[in-house]
Amino acid sequence: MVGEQAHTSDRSSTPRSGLELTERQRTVLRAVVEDYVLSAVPVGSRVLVDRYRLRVSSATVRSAMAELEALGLLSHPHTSAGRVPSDLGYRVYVESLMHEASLDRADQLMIRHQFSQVQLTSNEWLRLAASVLAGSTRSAAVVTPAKARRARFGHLQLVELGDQSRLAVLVLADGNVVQRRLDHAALERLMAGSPLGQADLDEVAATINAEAAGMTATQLRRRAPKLTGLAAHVADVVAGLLDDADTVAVEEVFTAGIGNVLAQPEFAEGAKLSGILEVLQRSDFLEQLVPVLARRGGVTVIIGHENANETMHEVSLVFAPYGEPDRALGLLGVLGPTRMPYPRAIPTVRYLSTLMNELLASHSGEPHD
Amino acid sequence: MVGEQAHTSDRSSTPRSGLELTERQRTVLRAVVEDYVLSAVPVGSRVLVDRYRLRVSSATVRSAMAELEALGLLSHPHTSAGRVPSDLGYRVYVESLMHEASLDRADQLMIRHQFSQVQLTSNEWLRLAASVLAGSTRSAAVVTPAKARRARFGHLQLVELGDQSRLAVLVLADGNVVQRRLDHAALERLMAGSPLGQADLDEVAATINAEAAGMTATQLRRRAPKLTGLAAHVADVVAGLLDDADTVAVEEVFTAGIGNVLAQPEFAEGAKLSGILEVLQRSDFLEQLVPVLARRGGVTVIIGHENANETMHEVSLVFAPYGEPDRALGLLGVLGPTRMPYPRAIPTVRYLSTLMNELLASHSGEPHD
DNA sequence: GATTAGCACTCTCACCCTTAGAGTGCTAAC
DNA sequence: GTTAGCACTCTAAGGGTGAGAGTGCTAATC
Repeated sequence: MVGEQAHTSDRSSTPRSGLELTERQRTVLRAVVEDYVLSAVPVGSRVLVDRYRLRVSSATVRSAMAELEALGLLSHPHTSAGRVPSDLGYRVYVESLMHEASLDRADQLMIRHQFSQVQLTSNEWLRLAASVLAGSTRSAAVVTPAKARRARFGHLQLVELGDQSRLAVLVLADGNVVQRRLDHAALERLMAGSPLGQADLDEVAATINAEAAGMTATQLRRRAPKLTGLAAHVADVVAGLLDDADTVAVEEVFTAGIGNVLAQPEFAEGAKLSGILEVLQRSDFLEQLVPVLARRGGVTVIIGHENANETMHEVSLVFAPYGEPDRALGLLGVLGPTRMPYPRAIPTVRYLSTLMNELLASHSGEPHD
Repeated sequence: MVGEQAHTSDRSSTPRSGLELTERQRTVLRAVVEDYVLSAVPVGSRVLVDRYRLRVSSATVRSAMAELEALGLLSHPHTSAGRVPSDLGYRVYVESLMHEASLDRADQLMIRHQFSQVQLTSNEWLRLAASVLAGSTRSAAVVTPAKARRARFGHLQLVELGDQSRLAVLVLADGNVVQRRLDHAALERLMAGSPLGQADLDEVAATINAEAAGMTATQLRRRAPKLTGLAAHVADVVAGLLDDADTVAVEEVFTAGIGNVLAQPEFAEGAKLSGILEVLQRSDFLEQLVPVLARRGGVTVIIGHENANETMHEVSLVFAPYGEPDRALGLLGVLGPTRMPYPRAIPTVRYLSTLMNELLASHSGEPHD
């Protein structure tokens, strides 16, 4: 029973080679993890024997615990407290001890039902996904939109809004929509006084649509100078839009269930979480995660100190990518204390990522409904 | 010096009529509030005399404090602690004691600079506004997008994406963009087998654009049956989009700086905030606030128990609407402990609401840049 | 040889007590 | 009306204690 690749961590901290546990050690470690996840209280040998009907005495369990501690899988808050799993202990648990079932049929249906309930736009999918994840795992959920690693031109529309205001609406090849207002002064200059109507705008849009299909920002920039004045200007604006689309904007990260995590005893002192929220919201943290997850595929679990970012050393992430590497790629998962219900979180994240895949596929054209 | 209307609360809790404070009481109340806001520690008579150079003895201050307590403006955590302002005390402070300046010229410029920095889309404005508010007031900020109370048709575009997938992209009259995928099966049926190309889509879009300009969902629904099969179907979809746009979706609330609030001693036990976050994110709390704020105009301060929602009894809100009542209306403001730096928060919120007004105006056509 | 009972040991937690200090309210004097 | 003085109250912090949980070790047992 080798650890599933899909669960190995960010860092190369697969359990040290040759880490072979006896059956008893495995049983004890599993019991410690599961009890601690439920109770949040360090678990002692006596409790373990009683609660899990181990057919041995507490002394035996104690010696097994001592061995596990020597291996670095358990730790000791202080002499007379029970044992607590270490990050490595959780890691071993996740990779080879956990009974991982796929998500309950009933849960699956419930989730699917919520998604089919309403005619949702893609952003609402994301929000719903975050909310479902958070609710189902009682952790904080994070969902980023599925975006192409390199945004590609799909279809451009220029719209006259007010007298002086024109909007460029760009549908990307991956189906996302971005928009930007055109600079009035620049247009004036290019038109050299003659009025600019919707018909003119349509013509420019048609020109660019014909030229730019499927292009990236760079490609479009190279092409732009070959167009006439007005079209060239607009092409440049559009290239800027493609650029923007290439950076995962913070605004587009959907979170839910932060309250769930706040309610955990680990974060009773609210200040602890505040730094974590900062990292999650402000930095390029998630963006850096995308390629890692994409390469790995499937569900990735990052436990406590395995996380490269020090602020995240007290939390675990269970994340998966969704979408297709070469088209549109997004990210979803949950964040909670290392004392996380992995056997629940992992299948849920996995199921949601496949579900989002389906939605994405049906959204972008495969005959699938 | 009568309380500014703009600051009166949600409930009709203007300070009880005939509440006339002596000059000394006013001085003491002001000092207590300002000291407590800074220190978060109940403030005693001695400290007050020293720190604020009152030219009287602590005994005098004590008697003034006792009077203020009898009036319900101060309270007493316990016998030998100092005084703490009550919600009503803050209310009086905000309405008639506070030295409210408009925002520093320097701060104004700094904020304005951030907005002019980049070519932003409207959603990025919102995110930026939230982030600026949060940073400037060290509280949590909330910004909702400016939306018409009744969404109106602006311009429709139908785009062919994949073989089987068509997207309806609707620019609303207020400049927002919404989108929805067209149901493939329904189109098939309507076309009765003949293929449907981009040209056909453009034609349908043109028809609807000609018919539907400026319409609400209801008006469009009334018109739809008069159109031909395909156009009627699309018009119906578009009406649905307008409906959707009428409900402030949760996804569209931008928050920032939750960490700031978590760091406040009031919320040292993180669990307290979790309920508040729930309310803010999940319910129609903000939506109910919109008409209230719109009617009032300007900055509205809601302090602790003045809030109708019980969960919010330990926090204060400083909010303002932005946009125009009949066109697009949004909401922005900050949330913090009742011990909030009102003299900072109020001008900041006010300034940001006027700034967003400007941006909105320039966005939708007035020659303003 | 693995398992277990027994036991001494350690450490935390809850409790109580005590004390210092902050702050009050009252009263009498100014 | 203001102030000094003082008795009083209450909290917060420190220290001591005992109960209890849990350990690790050792010697006996299966």
